[in-house]
Amino acid sequence: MGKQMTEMLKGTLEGIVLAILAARPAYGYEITARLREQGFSDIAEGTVYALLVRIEQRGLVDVQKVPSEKGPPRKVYSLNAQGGDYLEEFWRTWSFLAERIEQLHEGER
Amino acid sequence: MGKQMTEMLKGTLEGIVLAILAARPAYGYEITARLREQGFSDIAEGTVYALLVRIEQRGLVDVQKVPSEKGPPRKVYSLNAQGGDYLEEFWRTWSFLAERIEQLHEGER
DNA sequence: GCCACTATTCAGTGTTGCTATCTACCGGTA
DNA sequence: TACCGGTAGATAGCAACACTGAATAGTGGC
Repeated sequence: MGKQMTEMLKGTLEGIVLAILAARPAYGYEITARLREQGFSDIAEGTVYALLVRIEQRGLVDVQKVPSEKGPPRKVYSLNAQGGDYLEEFWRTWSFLAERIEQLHEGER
Repeated sequence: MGKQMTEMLKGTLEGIVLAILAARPAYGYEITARLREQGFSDIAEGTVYALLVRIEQRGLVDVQKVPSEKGPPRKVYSLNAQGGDYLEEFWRTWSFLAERIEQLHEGER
C-alpha cells in the first residue's frame, strides 16, 4: 500500500471500523475481509486486531465470544451507546476536514 | 483541538499544505495563519515548521530566503515539479478514501 | 530598556498503522 | 499418521506524524 494511504488511515481507520460495526456486529477476520473487498487491498490483519483491542479497552464496543464451525472461537464486536457517540463525533470531525480539503481541491483547478 | 482531529490530520495536513503552496508560494508563519483562518483553529506552529522541513528534505518544494520588514528573514516555499506529482498522488489517495468513507456514512442513515 | 509582534527551530511525548511472527482449531488428503 | 490450507486471534518492535513547550532572533514603538 502507498505510504500516503498508510498515513491517511491513521485516525480514519478507527472511524471506518466503527461505522462497519454500526451497520451490524462483526468479528475481526470478517472486518478485515470486508475492508479488502471494499478496495483497502492490503490492510494488515494485525492492524485490525490491534485496533479492536483499543476500542474495546476504551469501552466503545461490547464483545461476545461465539464458537465457529471452522477454526477458533470468534470475538464478535458490537457498537454500544458510547461507541455511537464517538462515531458521531467522528463524522463531525470528518465532515469538517473533508469540506476544507474539497475547497482546496476545487480552488486548485 | 480534539484528539480525533489530531489523528485525522496525520497524512492529510501534508497534502493541505502542499495544496496551499500549489496556489502560491508562502512561508511558514503565513501558512499557519491561513490555516487558522480556515478554521483549523489550533494547529501548532511547531507542527507546520516540522512539516515544512520534511517536505523540503524530500525535495517537494524549493526554498528562498526573503528579508522581512518586521522580523527575521522568511523562508518562502514553493511547490516544484516533484511536489506537483506528489500532490496529484495525494488527491488520488484522498479521493479513494473519501469515496469509501462517504459510502459508509450514507449507508448508515 | 522593555514589550509585542513576527518568524523559525528543536527535544521529548503519545498515538497510530505496518511488519513479522506465533498460537490455535478444523477438514481434507496423501 | 502427517501435513497443509483456510479460519481466527494475539503481540513485540518499528517508523511516521502531530502536539507540547520552550528557546532563539529580528524589528519597531512606548
